[in-house]
Amino acid sequence: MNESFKALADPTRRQIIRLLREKDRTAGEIADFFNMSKPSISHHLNALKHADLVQDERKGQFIMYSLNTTVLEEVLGWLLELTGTGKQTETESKSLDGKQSRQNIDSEKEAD
Amino acid sequence: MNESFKALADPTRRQIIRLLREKDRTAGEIADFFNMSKPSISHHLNALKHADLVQDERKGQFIMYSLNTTVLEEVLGWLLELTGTGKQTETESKSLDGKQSRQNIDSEKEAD
DNA sequence: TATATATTTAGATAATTACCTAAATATCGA
DNA sequence: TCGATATTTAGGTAATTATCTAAATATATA
Repeated sequence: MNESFKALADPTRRQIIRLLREKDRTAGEIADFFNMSKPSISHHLNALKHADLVQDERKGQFIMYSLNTTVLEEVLGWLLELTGTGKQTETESKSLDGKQSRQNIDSEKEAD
Repeated sequence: MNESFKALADPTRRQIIRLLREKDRTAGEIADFFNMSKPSISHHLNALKHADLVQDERKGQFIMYSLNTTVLEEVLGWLLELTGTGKQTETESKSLDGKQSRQNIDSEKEAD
Protein backbone atom coordinates (compact mmCIF):
# COMPACT_ATOMS: atom_id res chain seq x y z
CA MET A 1 0.00 0.00 0.00
CA ASN A 2 2.83 2.36 0.81
CA GLU A 3 4.40 1.68 -2.59
CA SER A 4 1.08 2.47 -4.25
CA PHE A 5 0.80 5.84 -2.56
CA LYS A 6 4.42 6.65 -3.26
CA ALA A 7 3.95 5.76 -6.91
CA LEU A 8 0.88 7.98 -7.10
CA ALA A 9 2.72 10.91 -5.52
CA ASP A 10 4.26 12.00 -8.82
CA PRO A 11 2.34 13.88 -11.53
CA THR A 12 4.16 12.16 -14.38
CA ARG A 13 3.23 8.77 -13.00
CA ARG A 14 -0.38 9.81 -12.47
CA GLN A 15 -0.51 11.00 -16.07
CA ILE A 16 0.90 7.66 -17.22
CA ILE A 17 -1.89 5.95 -15.32
CA ARG A 18 -4.44 8.13 -17.08
CA LEU A 19 -2.90 7.24 -20.43
CA LEU A 20 -3.05 3.54 -19.65
CA ARG A 21 -6.60 3.94 -18.45
CA GLU A 22 -7.53 4.69 -22.04
CA LYS A 23 -5.65 1.80 -23.59
CA ASP A 24 -2.51 -0.31 -23.33
CA ARG A 25 0.56 1.44 -24.74
CA THR A 26 4.21 0.70 -25.38
CA ALA A 27 6.96 2.37 -23.36
CA GLY A 28 7.88 4.50 -26.37
CA GLU A 29 4.30 5.64 -26.96
CA ILE A 30 4.09 6.66 -23.32
CA ALA A 31 7.42 8.49 -23.46
CA ASP A 32 6.24 10.48 -26.51
CA PHE A 33 3.67 12.22 -24.35
CA PHE A 34 6.29 13.79 -22.11
CA ASN A 35 9.16 16.26 -22.34
CA MET A 36 11.45 13.86 -20.59
CA SER A 37 14.09 11.38 -21.64
CA LYS A 38 13.05 7.80 -22.30
CA PRO A 39 15.23 6.48 -19.48
CA SER A 40 13.42 8.78 -17.06
CA ILE A 41 10.05 7.50 -18.24
CA SER A 42 11.40 3.98 -17.93
CA HIS A 43 12.27 4.80 -14.33
CA HIS A 44 8.72 5.99 -13.69
CA LEU A 45 7.25 2.91 -15.36
CA ASN A 46 9.43 0.79 -13.13
CA ALA A 47 8.14 2.60 -10.05
CA LEU A 48 4.57 1.93 -11.17
CA LYS A 49 5.43 -1.70 -11.85
CA HIS A 50 7.07 -2.08 -8.47
CA ALA A 51 3.87 -0.76 -6.89
CA ASP A 52 1.97 -3.30 -8.99
CA LEU A 53 -0.07 -0.50 -10.51
CA VAL A 54 0.93 -1.53 -14.03
CA GLN A 55 2.01 -4.71 -15.76
CA ASP A 56 4.32 -5.09 -18.73
CA GLU A 57 4.56 -7.67 -21.45
CA ARG A 58 7.06 -7.88 -24.23
CA LYS A 59 5.52 -7.88 -27.70
CA GLY A 60 8.43 -8.55 -30.00
CA GLN A 61 10.51 -5.40 -30.15
CA PHE A 62 8.10 -3.49 -27.94
CA ILE A 63 7.07 -3.67 -24.33
CA MET A 64 3.41 -3.11 -23.77
CA TYR A 65 2.22 -1.60 -20.52
CA SER A 66 -1.24 -2.03 -19.07
CA LEU A 67 -3.01 -0.83 -15.96
CA ASN A 68 -3.72 -3.06 -12.98
CA THR A 69 -6.93 -1.57 -11.69
CA THR A 70 -7.02 -3.95 -8.72
CA VAL A 71 -4.35 -2.04 -6.85
CA LEU A 72 -5.98 1.28 -7.67
CA GLU A 73 -9.13 -0.12 -6.14
CA GLU A 74 -7.24 -0.98 -2.97
CA VAL A 75 -6.11 2.62 -2.65
CA LEU A 76 -9.66 3.64 -3.34
CA GLY A 77 -10.82 1.39 -0.53
CA TRP A 78 -8.39 2.96 1.90
CA LEU A 79 -9.79 6.39 1.08
CA LEU A 80 -13.40 5.27 1.14
CA GLU A 81 -12.90 3.94 4.62
CA LEU A 82 -11.54 7.30 5.70
CA THR A 83 -14.10 9.52 4.12
CA GLY A 84 -16.80 7.61 5.94
CA THR A 85 -18.34 6.23 2.79
CA GLY A 86 -17.14 2.75 3.67
CA LYS A 87 -17.78 0.64 6.72
CA GLN A 88 -16.05 1.28 10.02
CA THR A 89 -13.04 -0.88 10.86
CA GLU A 90 -12.49 -2.91 14.00
CA THR A 91 -9.48 -0.77 14.89
CA GLU A 92 -11.60 2.32 14.78
CA SER A 93 -14.28 0.80 16.96
CA LYS A 94 -11.71 -0.18 19.57
CA SER A 95 -10.28 3.29 19.62
CA LEU A 96 -13.67 4.82 20.05
CA ASP A 97 -14.05 2.64 23.12
CA GLY A 98 -11.01 4.46 24.44
CA LYS A 99 -9.09 1.23 25.06
CA GLN A 100 -6.34 1.70 22.53
CA SER A 101 -2.81 1.91 23.92
CA ARG A 102 -1.21 5.21 23.16
CA GLN A 103 2.31 4.15 22.27
CA ASN A 104 4.06 2.66 19.27
CA ILE A 105 1.34 2.08 16.77
CA ASP A 106 3.53 3.46 14.03
CA SER A 107 4.53 -0.02 12.96
CA GLU A 108 2.93 -0.27 9.56
CA LYS A 109 0.14 -2.78 9.29
CA GLU A 110 -0.46 -4.59 6.05
CA ALA A 111 -3.53 -2.55 5.37
CA ASP A 112 -1.49 0.59 5.44
CA MET B 1 -3.98 17.74 -5.92
CA ASN B 2 -0.27 17.00 -6.19
CA GLU B 3 0.27 18.20 -2.65
CA SER B 4 -2.49 15.89 -1.45
CA PHE B 5 -0.92 12.85 -3.06
CA LYS B 6 2.53 13.80 -1.79
CA ALA B 7 1.16 14.22 1.72
CA LEU B 8 -0.52 10.82 1.53
CA ALA B 9 2.68 9.16 0.35
CA ASP B 10 4.05 8.79 3.88
CA PRO B 11 2.87 6.12 6.35
CA THR B 12 3.23 8.38 9.38
CA ARG B 13 1.03 10.99 7.75
CA ARG B 14 -1.56 8.40 6.72
CA GLN B 15 -1.64 7.14 10.29
CA ILE B 16 -2.15 10.70 11.53
CA ILE B 17 -5.11 11.00 9.17
CA ARG B 18 -6.56 7.80 10.59
CA LEU B 19 -6.13 9.16 14.12
CA LEU B 20 -7.87 12.39 13.20
CA ARG B 21 -10.62 10.44 11.48
CA GLU B 22 -11.61 9.18 14.92
CA LYS B 23 -11.54 12.56 16.63
CA ASP B 24 -9.77 15.88 16.77
CA ARG B 25 -6.48 15.74 18.69
CA THR B 26 -3.75 18.10 19.85
CA ALA B 27 -0.27 17.98 18.33
CA GLY B 28 1.08 16.42 21.51
CA GLU B 29 -1.57 13.71 21.60
CA ILE B 30 -0.75 12.84 18.02
CA ALA B 31 2.99 12.76 18.71
CA ASP B 32 2.44 10.34 21.61
CA PHE B 33 1.35 7.69 19.14
CA PHE B 34 4.69 7.61 17.37
CA ASN B 35 8.31 6.78 18.11
CA MET B 36 9.44 10.05 16.67
CA SER B 37 10.42 13.44 18.03
CA LYS B 38 7.72 16.07 18.40
CA PRO B 39 9.43 18.36 15.90
CA SER B 40 9.30 15.60 13.31
CA ILE B 41 5.59 15.10 13.92
CA SER B 42 5.15 18.85 13.70
CA HIS B 43 6.82 18.69 10.30
CA HIS B 44 4.40 15.98 9.16
CA LEU B 45 1.44 17.93 10.49
CA ASN B 46 2.66 20.91 8.54
CA ALA B 47 2.85 18.83 5.36
CA LEU B 48 -0.74 17.71 5.91
CA LYS B 49 -1.79 21.28 6.59
CA HIS B 50 -0.01 22.52 3.48
CA ALA B 51 -1.95 19.92 1.48
CA ASP B 52 -5.11 21.20 3.16
CA LEU B 53 -5.82 17.71 4.47
CA VAL B 54 -5.96 18.96 8.05
CA GLN B 55 -6.75 22.21 9.83
CA ASP B 56 -5.37 23.49 13.09
CA GLU B 57 -6.79 25.78 15.72
CA ARG B 58 -5.12 27.03 18.83
CA LYS B 59 -6.98 26.17 22.02
CA GLY B 60 -5.10 28.04 24.71
CA GLN B 61 -1.85 26.24 25.28
CA PHE B 62 -2.70 23.50 22.81
CA ILE B 63 -3.14 23.32 19.09
CA MET B 64 -6.00 21.12 18.02
CA TYR B 65 -5.83 19.36 14.68
CA SER B 66 -8.83 18.19 12.69
CA LEU B 67 -9.36 16.41 9.40
CA ASN B 68 -10.56 18.18 6.27
CA THR B 69 -12.47 15.42 4.55
CA THR B 70 -13.21 17.61 1.53
CA VAL B 71 -9.70 17.23 0.15
CA LEU B 72 -9.70 13.51 0.82
CA GLU B 73 -12.87 13.34 -1.21
CA GLU B 74 -11.15 15.12 -4.08
CA VAL B 75 -8.44 12.47 -4.11
CA LEU B 76 -11.17 9.88 -3.93
CA GLY B 77 -12.80 11.46 -6.96
CA TRP B 78 -9.58 11.27 -8.94
CA LEU B 79 -9.32 7.56 -8.21
CA LEU B 80 -12.99 6.88 -8.84
CA GLU B 81 -12.63 8.42 -12.26
CA LEU B 82 -9.72 6.12 -13.00
CA THR B 83 -11.18 2.90 -11.75
CA GLY B 84 -14.12 3.43 -14.03
CA THR B 85 -16.59 3.83 -11.22
CA GLY B 86 -16.98 7.51 -11.99
CA LYS B 87 -18.08 9.26 -15.13
CA GLN B 88 -15.77 9.64 -18.10
CA THR B 89 -14.02 12.97 -18.56
CA GLU B 90 -14.00 15.12 -21.66
CA THR B 91 -10.24 14.63 -22.03
CA GLU B 92 -10.68 10.91 -22.10
CA SER B 93 -13.42 11.09 -24.70
CA LYS B 94 -11.23 13.21 -26.96
CA SER B 95 -8.40 10.77 -26.64
CA LEU B 96 -10.62 7.85 -27.48
CA ASP B 97 -11.55 9.70 -30.66
CA GLY B 98 -7.85 9.54 -31.49
CA LYS B 99 -7.57 13.30 -31.97
CA GLN B 100 -5.31 14.10 -29.07
CA SER B 101 -1.91 15.52 -29.97
CA ARG B 102 0.88 13.30 -28.81
CA GLN B 103 3.35 15.87 -27.46
CA ASN B 104 3.69 17.94 -24.34
CA ILE B 105 0.67 17.12 -22.30
CA ASP B 106 2.81 16.86 -19.21
CA SER B 107 1.89 20.38 -18.16
CA GLU B 108 -0.08 19.75 -15.01
CA LYS B 109 -3.74 20.64 -15.19
CA GLU B 110 -5.57 21.80 -12.11
CA ALA B 111 -7.36 18.51 -11.82
CA ASP B 112 -4.07 16.73 -11.51
C1' DT C 1 6.60 38.35 36.67
C1' DA C 2 8.85 33.83 36.74
C1' DT C 3 8.40 29.04 35.67
C1' DA C 4 6.40 25.19 33.40
C1' DT C 5 4.07 23.19 29.40
C1' DA C 6 2.94 22.83 24.38
C1' DT C 7 4.37 23.51 20.02
C1' DT C 8 7.00 25.31 16.24
C1' DT C 9 11.13 27.03 13.88
C1' DA C 10 16.03 26.73 12.77
C1' DG C 11 19.94 24.39 11.36
C1' DA C 12 22.41 20.26 10.27
C1' DT C 13 22.85 15.71 8.16
C1' DA C 14 21.64 11.36 5.90
C1' DA C 15 18.63 9.09 2.75
C1' DT C 16 15.76 9.19 -1.17
C1' DT C 17 14.25 10.72 -5.59
C1' DA C 18 14.27 12.64 -10.26
C1' DC C 19 16.65 13.69 -13.92
C1' DC C 20 20.30 13.43 -17.43
C1' DT C 21 23.76 11.03 -20.84
C1' DA C 22 26.08 6.92 -22.19
C1' DA C 23 26.16 2.16 -22.55
C1' DA C 24 24.02 -2.41 -22.58
C1' DT C 25 20.39 -5.69 -24.02
C1' DA C 26 16.75 -7.56 -26.89
C1' DT C 27 14.42 -8.03 -31.11
C1' DC C 28 13.49 -7.27 -35.97
C1' DG C 29 14.37 -7.42 -40.82
C1' DA C 30 17.55 -7.30 -44.76
C1' DT D 1 24.99 -11.96 -39.23
C1' DC D 2 24.61 -6.82 -39.37
C1' DG D 3 22.34 -2.52 -38.69
C1' DA D 4 18.33 -0.26 -36.97
C1' DT D 5 14.84 0.28 -33.41
C1' DA D 6 12.96 -0.17 -28.61
C1' DT D 7 13.86 -0.25 -24.04
C1' DT D 8 16.40 -0.74 -19.83
C1' DT D 9 20.46 -0.39 -16.83
C1' DA D 10 24.40 2.14 -15.02
C1' DG D 11 26.48 6.00 -13.17
C1' DG D 12 26.44 10.67 -11.77
C1' DT D 13 24.42 15.01 -9.86
C1' DA D 14 21.03 18.20 -8.02
C1' DA D 15 16.89 18.69 -5.44
C1' DT D 16 13.85 17.09 -1.97
C1' DT D 17 12.62 14.83 2.23
C1' DA D 18 12.91 12.89 6.90
C1' DT D 19 14.96 13.04 10.91
C1' DC D 20 17.41 14.81 14.93
C1' DT D 21 18.79 18.37 18.74
C1' DA D 22 18.67 23.02 20.27
C1' DA D 23 16.46 27.25 20.47
C1' DA D 24 12.41 30.23 20.03
C1' DT D 25 7.50 31.38 20.75
C1' DA D 26 3.00 31.27 22.95
C1' DT D 27 0.15 30.35 26.75
C1' DA D 28 -1.06 29.08 31.52
C1' DT D 29 -0.43 29.27 36.30
C1' DA D 30 1.70 30.23 40.70
